[in-house]
Amino acid sequence: MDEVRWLSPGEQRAWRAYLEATRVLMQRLDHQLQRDSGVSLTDYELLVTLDEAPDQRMRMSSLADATMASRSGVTRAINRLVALGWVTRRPCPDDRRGQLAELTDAGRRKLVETSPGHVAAVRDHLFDCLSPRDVERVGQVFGEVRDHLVEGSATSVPQ
Amino acid sequence: MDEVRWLSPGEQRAWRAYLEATRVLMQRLDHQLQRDSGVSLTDYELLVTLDEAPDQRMRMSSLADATMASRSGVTRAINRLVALGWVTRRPCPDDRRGQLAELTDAGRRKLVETSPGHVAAVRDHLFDCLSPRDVERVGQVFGEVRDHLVEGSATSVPQ
DNA sequence: CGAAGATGATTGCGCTGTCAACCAGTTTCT
DNA sequence: AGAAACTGGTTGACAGCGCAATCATCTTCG
Repeated sequence: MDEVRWLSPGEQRAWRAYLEATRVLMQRLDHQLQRDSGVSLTDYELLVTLDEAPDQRMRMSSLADATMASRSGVTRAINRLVALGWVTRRPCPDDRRGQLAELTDAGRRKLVETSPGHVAAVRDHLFDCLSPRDVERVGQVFGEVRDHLVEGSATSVPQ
Repeated sequence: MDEVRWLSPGEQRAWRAYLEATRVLMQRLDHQLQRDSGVSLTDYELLVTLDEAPDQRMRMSSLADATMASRSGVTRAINRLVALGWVTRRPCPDDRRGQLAELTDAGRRKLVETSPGHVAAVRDHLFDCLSPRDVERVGQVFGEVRDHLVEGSATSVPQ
């Protein structure tokens, strides 16, 4: 029954700014991708994640973890990408339940063709407002926030 | 035909951390609200926005602007809130096309009852990772980002 | 004034994402 | 070995959201 620690005016401002900026930013990035390359932001993130994986392939669940999405969401998104020809599925050799999603050549090409515009947009909308020190600090802070969050929900009951 | 200025490793880290932290954070806040009060994050934001408006009422379109949502989204969300009894609609006196959404007493009560948990969650998940200087800077930076974004899309053609 | 164009709001539609239920395969434990 | 518990992944049902089209009202301007 402790007192509520309301947000200070400064915290309020920061919180609002963060919320609003983030919402518009995501919208904008998604639109840029859709318009210029016919790819959604989530599609793009999946492609990038696959591209960075060894052999450009990954288990569905790892993909879900990496993109902070639900498994079913990943299933459907990968289905779309398969239909578009950017990704193929293959069975997982060591676990017959598993599925590997693998980037195709077409997928790689698509990524190569899509990235410059996306990166430019990210710079334009976000990093141009950040000093190098800010970048450092943002990485630091949100890294902590992320870790704090995912760890807090780890399904590990200590002991 | 300029060279692509790819993200530096530091920028990459920052960008990923921001993306991932944000995604999980929003999810977490939404769940907390749903679980403890049966309200979604967007619902909550609408209620807060209304609560802060003069007479606790606002035009639909202003509400859309304030929450960075689409008009149709606001229409539907307000419909939900009306059905729940937290909000009422009334015609706008000076423009017969307009609609005012107004917070009801029940809505105010709901907000009072919901806020402490939400604020605690925001603190817990976000502000506890930020020093006062960080808060200041985050407010600053994302404020800029937001302004830069919305201004960039302003439907004002100069001259 | 009255037609043409803008603006506020809603609705139809489609897309995307989550949750819960489910099946298939794997691990654990006796 | 074989039942029980668990894990990986997919599917069905459903909610939320945005776009484009639409209707009603307001504004502008000939």
